[in-house]
Amino acid sequence: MRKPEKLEELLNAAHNVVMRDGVTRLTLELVAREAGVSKGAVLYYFPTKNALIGEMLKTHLERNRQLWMDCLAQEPEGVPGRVTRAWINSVRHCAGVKAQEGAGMLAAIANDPALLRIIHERIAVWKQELENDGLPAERQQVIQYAMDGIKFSELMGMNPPEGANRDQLIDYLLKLATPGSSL
Amino acid sequence: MRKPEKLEELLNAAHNVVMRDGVTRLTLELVAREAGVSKGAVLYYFPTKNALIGEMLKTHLERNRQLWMDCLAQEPEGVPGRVTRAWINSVRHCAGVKAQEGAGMLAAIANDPALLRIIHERIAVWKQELENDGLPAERQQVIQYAMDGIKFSELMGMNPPEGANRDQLIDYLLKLATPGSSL
DNA sequence: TTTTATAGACTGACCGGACGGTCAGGAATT
DNA sequence: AATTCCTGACCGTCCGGTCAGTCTATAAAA
Repeated sequence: MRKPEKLEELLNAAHNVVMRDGVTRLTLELVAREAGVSKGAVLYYFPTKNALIGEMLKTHLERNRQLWMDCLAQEPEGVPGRVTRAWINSVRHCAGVKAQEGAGMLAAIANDPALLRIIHERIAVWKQELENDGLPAERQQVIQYAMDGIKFSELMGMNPPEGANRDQLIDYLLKLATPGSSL
Repeated sequence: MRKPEKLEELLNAAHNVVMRDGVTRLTLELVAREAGVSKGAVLYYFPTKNALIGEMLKTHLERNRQLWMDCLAQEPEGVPGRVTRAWINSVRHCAGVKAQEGAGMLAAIANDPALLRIIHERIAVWKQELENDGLPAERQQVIQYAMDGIKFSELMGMNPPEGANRDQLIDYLLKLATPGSSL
């Protein structure tokens, strides 16, 4: 794999295909056409379709992580639950991008369950970080799975919270992630 | 479609295939082999693969609904949040069956996004019922999405809560769905 | 400066297998 | 005899992947 820019271009094209045509339509042919190259070119950069999807997945996870860390930097130190609050905030900012975000993940699940392991391991680490955040375990869990619920429902377009409703919910979760708050 | 029993047998076989081999391996050929018949037989009962998946989906949703209603019957009347508590309990009882439950749904998503609409509409009704349950809106939402988080994570095997942890979490959510409780 | 060599980037034709679906007809049941 | 249930061979298509070879650009040689 030689040209990083072209590589990104192809990744982007693949992304667009999934978003516009759905996971099932993610074919090398379509990715190629979307990028304005031949199918061979795609295979030149990615030895296999799975490699493409794996890379989509990787960049997706990295972008997520980055956003999270950016939000973490904004959280005042020393207050328990800052990692969790950063996490919540990072999800809030994805509101517009939400569906986009999950392209790689969906593709991975649909195409090769083996790729799921990558997600699995990565997420396990994240959850660990969330758990060692100084919040009461039970509350921590509720917040965590509520966030999962939001993300998953958005990922598959299954009755996700929208607009003001979404904001309200996230505000509430944020409050729950702040010591001294009660329901 | 004539023989209801055979029909169920095929549905069951399809189910097994998804569970054992993954969504991507759900082919008419494999379903047929699993059921000990020819591919033609499957097509005899289901005019198309999508029809099969649609039926899987339908039975899945119906079973879910039934379980929910059973749990609802156990909830004492008059206490706000009973629909929600019944919902939580119904999910608790799926613990062993959890992964199984979602076969149809996964297949639907992976194969034909159009089928997603069926799920979408059905779930919208359910959510409506949960919202008119006499619980404070904010708390109701948190519970709802936390439950979604649990179900989705189990559906895709992505770090779901397990064992005692799962029980604890569900107990806690149950408490949250009971008026007069606080965090 | 012109020519030749070489490696990288990419194309387009092609292959093979998988899979959804069709169909003519056979076996079993009524 | 007729209807229902089912088989097995077959078809067309889609799609991942291969491959021979082309085009471009840069560098080395003349």
